[in-house]
Amino acid sequence: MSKHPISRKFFYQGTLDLAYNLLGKILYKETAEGLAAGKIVETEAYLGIDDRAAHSYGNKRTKRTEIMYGEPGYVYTFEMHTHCLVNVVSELEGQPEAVLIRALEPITGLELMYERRKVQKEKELTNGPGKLTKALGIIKQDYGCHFSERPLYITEGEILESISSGPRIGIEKTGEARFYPYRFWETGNRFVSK
DNA sequence: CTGCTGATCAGCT
DNA sequence: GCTGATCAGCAGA
Repeated sequence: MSKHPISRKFFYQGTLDLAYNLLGKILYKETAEGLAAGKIVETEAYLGIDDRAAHSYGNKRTKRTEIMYGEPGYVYTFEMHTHCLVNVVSELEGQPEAVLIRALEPITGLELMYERRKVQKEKELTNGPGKLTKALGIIKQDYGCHFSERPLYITEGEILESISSGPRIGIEKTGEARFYPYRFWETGNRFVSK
């Protein structure tokens, strides 16, 4: 298990493959307060212009989705309901697809996470997309960074024994898209959001 | 400028 | 399981 960021080459694979292969990797965030990191245990794929649940559905190119059209591996953050969510841009330039990181298993900087989250239970630290960003100190200003460079980066992690898949969460109003099995998680991991 | 819509969370029942 | 918080981004005028 190396501690330096993963190669940029890693991100050049299909969105569904990337969502699957990100599981087990370690996500790091360096801030002035210290280092925090967790193993990725849950992801969701958003497949661009034909996926009604994606921000880029219908080829909607705006200031917010612009980053999704770029090279893979860039950080796409956005805010909703006062929470910040973090995505990994995937696919080649011109194809606006991304993978949402939904849950982590805390590994490094637990003390910092408890301080930021103000909760008692370890499970509550990172078992949701808005929770893990707060625990690691990921903010919308990380938009446009790259996951192979500090301060927000991914490293090799562990090989997982079993991975499950199923429908995505929180997109009930998007017609057929709500049924697509584009959510992946480590089978049985207690930090998975549902 | 105005109004609407969430890829969520916490707290209550 | 249900509801409200609370605001950026976008569409329409």
